[in-house]
Amino acid sequence: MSIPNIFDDLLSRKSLFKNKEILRHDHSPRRLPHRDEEINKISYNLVEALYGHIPSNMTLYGVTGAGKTAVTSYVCQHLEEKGREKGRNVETIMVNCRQIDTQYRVLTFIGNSLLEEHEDEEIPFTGWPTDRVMKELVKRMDKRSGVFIIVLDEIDHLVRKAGDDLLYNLTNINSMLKVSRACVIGISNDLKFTDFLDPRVKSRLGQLDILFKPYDAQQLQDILRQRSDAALVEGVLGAGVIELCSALAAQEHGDARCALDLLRISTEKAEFAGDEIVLSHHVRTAQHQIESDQIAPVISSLPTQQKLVLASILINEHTGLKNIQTGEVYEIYRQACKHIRQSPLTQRRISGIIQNLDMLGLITARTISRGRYGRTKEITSSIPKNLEAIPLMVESEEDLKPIFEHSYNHQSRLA
DNA sequence: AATCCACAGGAAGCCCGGGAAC
DNA sequence: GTTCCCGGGCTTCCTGTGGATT
Repeated sequence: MSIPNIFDDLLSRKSLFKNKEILRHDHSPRRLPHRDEEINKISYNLVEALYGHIPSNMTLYGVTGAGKTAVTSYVCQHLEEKGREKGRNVETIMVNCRQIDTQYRVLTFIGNSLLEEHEDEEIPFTGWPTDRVMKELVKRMDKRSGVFIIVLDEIDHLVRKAGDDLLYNLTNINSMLKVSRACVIGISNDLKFTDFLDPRVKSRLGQLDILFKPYDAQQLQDILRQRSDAALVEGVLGAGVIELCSALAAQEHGDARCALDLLRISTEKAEFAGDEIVLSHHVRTAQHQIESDQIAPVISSLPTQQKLVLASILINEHTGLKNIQTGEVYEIYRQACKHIRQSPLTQRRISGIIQNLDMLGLITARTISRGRYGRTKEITSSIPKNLEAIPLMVESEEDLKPIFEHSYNHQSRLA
């Protein structure tokens, strides 16, 4: 008698998905509901590229999951297609400035995506002076001759971190190009990021602003329906599941990405449990999982010092303190360092780390003034309670273990 | 109205590791 | 090898500040 293969059972189960890819938020569908106006505005401007003219630079604003990236890549795809048809070389280069987040790296990325094999050498990730990378970039663009659409996604992130030199250079690139043309599209989650910009850059980049309004619950439902029709087996969605996913995502400032993830993971949950219909309790479980799945890797990949600071905040909260001040965090942090025989960093640095943890969404830090008692930050952890943050940190960094043993056994000393 | 707290957060510069060019 | 460049993490030094208290 043969032993059954462990996959037999899984394979014989009926899947609830027809095509799971369609429910991923990075999948680009053939139609984008409720974004006609934005698509029209962008394509009206970009059509210039097909005549060989320079389209205006654009900035697209809107909250995460409002469809900015999806719309842009959708329009650009169509544009490139039409370009090929008409024998005009139109190329789009999309850069995610959250991953590629310095001037040098963005320029290198663009340069290397224009690489002609066996002809050009790859620009190294470090070593060259920036202006040389810039010159090389211009050279390659001219060699390929055409109109280049440079899309800088999450540009606010880059500007906040690295300043506006890159934008200055890129929005000025047409004066260096001889035969080619280029246009810059900035995508920002932050409405006010242009405040940080040099006025010249501001006026050149902001020739055309487009605001993406968040989707409302009704629109999210349409999106989910459209996608689930193609992605899921008919009839597997229980009553009210789409409505629930949309409502939850609409609470999260109308994030379509969030709605799609929610629906996909709910279905996975149902499938895993062997249920044939997705019900609202699957959605609830999925919601919890999404929360911790997003946060857990962020915590465990934190550098040691940042873990220490986060740990200090958590220890403080564990002892019942809320709205901790920077100074208090620093004090606990110093004790923790002493305990594991590390030399502590300065308070200035910790202030920066707190800022960073806030940006990562692990804590919320609001600057408040307590009058006579100074100006400081009120810090609260925003890690969901069901997520065990401390084991996560210890797991990825054994050295930290003593701190928690120490503090959890001797709370009174720290309080 | 002046003071003053407890920091925020900018600027400059150091040191390091990575690499290129000469 | 030496000298250049980039970027990250960090320190030092600094100026700025909202509002309770004097």
